[in-house]
Amino acid sequence: MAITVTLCTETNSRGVCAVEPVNLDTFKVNLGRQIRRLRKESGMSQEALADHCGVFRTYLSRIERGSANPSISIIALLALALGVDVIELFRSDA
Amino acid sequence: MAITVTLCTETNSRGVCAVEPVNLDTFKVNLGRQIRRLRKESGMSQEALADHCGVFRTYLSRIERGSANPSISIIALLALALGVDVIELFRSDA
DNA sequence: ATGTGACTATTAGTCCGTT
DNA sequence: TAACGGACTAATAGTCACA
Repeated sequence: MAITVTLCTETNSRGVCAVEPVNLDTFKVNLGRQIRRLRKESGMSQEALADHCGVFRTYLSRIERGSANPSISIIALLALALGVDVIELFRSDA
Repeated sequence: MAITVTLCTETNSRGVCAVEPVNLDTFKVNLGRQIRRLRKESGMSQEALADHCGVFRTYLSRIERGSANPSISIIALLALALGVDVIELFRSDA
């Protein structure tokens, strides 16, 4: 993945400064990109894949565009439906 | 990861039979195990790592034992704090 | 130094549309 | 076929006291 790291300037409710990726969005966008690529490779529509996973088409749409923050169980379901290892979804195409 | 796959027998709210890992729990337990291993390798306590990530110690405790289902943003934060690639967290130790 | 239950706030995830 | 929105419900994120 090679996520670029910066120490954030914001503190949480406990006054603790958390390590935070500047590009968490990039991270999510990349994840979505991988999912979309694998889906297309297997010739499925969003609806077909969504049905296979038991998630909603509209939600899958958001995941693929990186505008959702899915839990790991959803990620596991997607990997299963795509027939790939979870790790594949987190690879960067760079 | 090599998750064992079975087609589930349960249907979701739409009456669609979703592909589901029987051992989603195993998946989560393994993830937690990796996190714990990497944390110990870097000599941090749960509290230290939790503070680094900006999450709660009690929540990290649950993640490490596989009794939480964290979102990918939490996973990204943990990987960053541990100084490893996200992919490392999803490796199986088998 | 960690596990656990209980609890609230916030977000994930569903479901209906329209473009 | 997919993006996008609004409104809703289920689940997770996050807090705390105590073992």
